Amino acid sequence: MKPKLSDVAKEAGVSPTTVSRVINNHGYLSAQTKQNVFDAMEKLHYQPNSLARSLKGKKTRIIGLIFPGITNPFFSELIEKLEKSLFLQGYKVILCNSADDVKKERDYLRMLLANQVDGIITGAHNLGIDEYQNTNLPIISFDRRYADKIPTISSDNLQGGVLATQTLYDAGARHIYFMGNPNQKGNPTDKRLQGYRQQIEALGLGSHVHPIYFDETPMIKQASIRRLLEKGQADGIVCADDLTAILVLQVAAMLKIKVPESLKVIGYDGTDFIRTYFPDLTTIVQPLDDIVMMLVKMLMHRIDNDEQLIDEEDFVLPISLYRGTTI
Amino acid sequence: MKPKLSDVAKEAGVSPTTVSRVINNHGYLSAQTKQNVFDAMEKLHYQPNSLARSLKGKKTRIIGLIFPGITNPFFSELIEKLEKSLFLQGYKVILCNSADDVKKERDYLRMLLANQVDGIITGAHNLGIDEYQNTNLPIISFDRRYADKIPTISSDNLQGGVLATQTLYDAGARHIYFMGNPNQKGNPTDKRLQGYRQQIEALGLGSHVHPIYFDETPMIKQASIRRLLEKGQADGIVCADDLTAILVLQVAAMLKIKVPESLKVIGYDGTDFIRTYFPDLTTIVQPLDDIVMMLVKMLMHRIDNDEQLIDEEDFVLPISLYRGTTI
DNA sequence: TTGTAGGCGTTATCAT
DNA sequence: ATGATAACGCCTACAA
Repeated sequence: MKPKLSDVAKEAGVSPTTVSRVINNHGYLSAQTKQNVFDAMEKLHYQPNSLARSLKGKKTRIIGLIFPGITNPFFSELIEKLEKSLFLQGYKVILCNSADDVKKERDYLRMLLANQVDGIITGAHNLGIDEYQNTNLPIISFDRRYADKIPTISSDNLQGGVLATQTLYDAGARHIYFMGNPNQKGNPTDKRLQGYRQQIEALGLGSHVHPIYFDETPMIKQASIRRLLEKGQADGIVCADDLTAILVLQVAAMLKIKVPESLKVIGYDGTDFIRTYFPDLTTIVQPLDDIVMMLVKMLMHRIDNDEQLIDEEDFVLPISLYRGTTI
Repeated sequence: MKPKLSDVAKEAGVSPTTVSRVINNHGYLSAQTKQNVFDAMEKLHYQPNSLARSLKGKKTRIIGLIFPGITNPFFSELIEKLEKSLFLQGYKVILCNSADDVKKERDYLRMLLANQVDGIITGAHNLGIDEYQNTNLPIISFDRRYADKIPTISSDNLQGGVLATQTLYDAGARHIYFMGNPNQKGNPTDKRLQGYRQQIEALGLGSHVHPIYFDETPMIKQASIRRLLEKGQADGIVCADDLTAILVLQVAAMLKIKVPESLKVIGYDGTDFIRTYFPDLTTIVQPLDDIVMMLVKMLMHRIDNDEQLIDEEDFVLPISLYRGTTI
C-alpha cells in the first residue's frame, strides 16, 4: 500500500499533526523533529495525497483548458504557452478537447466541476450560455462570448480584418475576397469578416465572401477553394486563418496562378510555427504572448480575489502585420 | 455553497446512502425514490465531488500525459488522438509538458502521483530510471526506454532509417547525410540513425552525420543546415524529423539548390498535418493511429488487470513511405 | 513545541 | 428497499 501521513508519523516517532505541520511548514517545529520527519518521508517515498488535501478545503491547483482542438498551430501554441505560464504559478492543467462537439464540451465542463478545478480557460464555442453561467468558478474565455459573467480576451479581430483588406488593396488588389466562416454567432472572431466588409465599403469595392467552415476537412476546403480560383475573378484573398491561406497557395500553385502577381493572399494568426515554416505567407499576427499573459493574469485575479468580477470587461489586444511574399 | 450529497438527500427526503445508491446504481431502489432523487439532483444542480469519491478508493479516471512539447505536429496529433481515445473510455487527461526539462518532468510526475492518476503515458525523455521505477502505477511509454518494468511502444525506427536511406539511394543519391541528434542514449529513436548507418554500410557508401539537436531553435538549425549545404557535398539527406526536413528545403531554396535534382530530402514522422500542408515532402510515416491504439490498449490492460505486467514486452509497429516530390 | 479530536463529501458494511 | 455508521487521508482548531 501507499504510505500515508500516519505511516510517516509512526516511522518518525511523532504524531500525524506534526508531520502535517512539517509538510505545510506550519507553526513551530524543532529542527530535529523536522529532520526526522523528512527522513521518514524520504525513506517511505511518501507523497501527500492531493485528493484528501483538496477535500479538506485546499485548492486543487488544477486549471481546466477547453479548446476545440490542438493540432491547429494556433491552438497548440496557445495551449503550450498557457501550460507553461500556469505551471510557473504552480498549477497543473487538464486538457479538454471539445472537438466542436457540444456534448463533449458539456461532459468536460461537468467533469472539471466534479474535479473541483480552481478555474477554467476556454476557447471552445458551442455551448449554450447557461452551463457556464451556472457556476461560480473563475472562468476566462478566449475569443468567445459566453455570458456577461465571463470576461473575454481577444485580439482586435475587427482591426485585423480591416488591416488585411487594406494591405491587399495597397498592394493593388481590387477584387478582394474573404474566405472563412460567414456565420455570425456573436463571437469576437466574427469581427474579422466585419472588418473586411467595413474596409471594402470604405474603399468602394465589392464584398465577396467565399464560405469555408472550421469543421471541413482540408480536402473539402481545397476543392472549395479550387472552384473559386478557377473562376479567376479574385485577385486578393483575406483568409480567416493561416491554414486556409496555405491551402489557397497550394491550389494557386496547382492552377499555375502566380502569387503575388495575379493573386495576393493574406492569412490570419501568424503563429511562430507558421512564420518559421511558411515564412512566405503574409499574415495578421495575433499577440499570443500577450493573450496568454492576460488570460492567466485575469484568471489568477479571479481565483485570488473571491469578490465577483470587478471591472472585468472584455479585453482586446492589438494585432500586427507580418509581411511575407504572398502580397 | 456547492450542494453536496446530503443536501440532495434532504431535498429528496431520503438518506445520503440512498442518494449514493441512486448515483451509483447500486442495489434495490424503488422507482419512486429514484425519481425523487433525480429530481432533487436536477433542482440543486448537484455534481458529485470526484475528490471525495476517489478518496473513498474509487478511481480518479485521470490519465497523465507527459510529453516534451505540443507544438511539434507529431506530438500535437499524438496527444489529440490520445485524448480522444481516452475520453471515449471515460478518462480525462492531465497534460504535462516536460519541455525537455528534467526538473519539470520530475515535478510533474510527482504531481500526477499526488493526484492519484490511474495511469501515465509518457513520451518525454530526461528522467533517471528510478523515479518512474519507484511507483506501481500503470505506465506505458512511447519511444522512450525507461525501465524494465515499463513497456515501450514505438514504430520501427531502425527500419525507418533503413528505408529512408535506401529510398534516397534508389533515387540516385550517393552522398547521403543523416541530420539529427547523434547522441545515442538508448532510446528507440536512436535507431533511426542506426538504420541509416546500417544501410549506408550495406550500400558501401560513406556515413555522414550532421548534428541537429531537438532543443535548438529553428534559427540555429537553419544556420547549421546552411553551413552543410553550402559545402555542396550532400546530394541526399535523411532528416530525423519532418520539421528539420522543411528547414532543409527552405535553405536549399535560399541557396538555389534544386530539389530533387541536386539534392534529395526525406523527412520523418509523416503526420497528417505535414502531409496536408507540405504534400511535397517525402517522408517516413509513423502509424499514429496504431501507436495510439496500442498505447491506450496496453494502458487499459495494465489498469484493469492488477497483476503485474505479463508478457508486456516492447511493441514495435511498422512504418511506411509517403512519396512527395523531394526525392 | 507537540498531540487529540473532528470533519471535508462520499461510499461500503452492516442493520432494519 | 432504505438507513446509520465508519472509514478514505489529510488538515485545523483546540489542548497540553
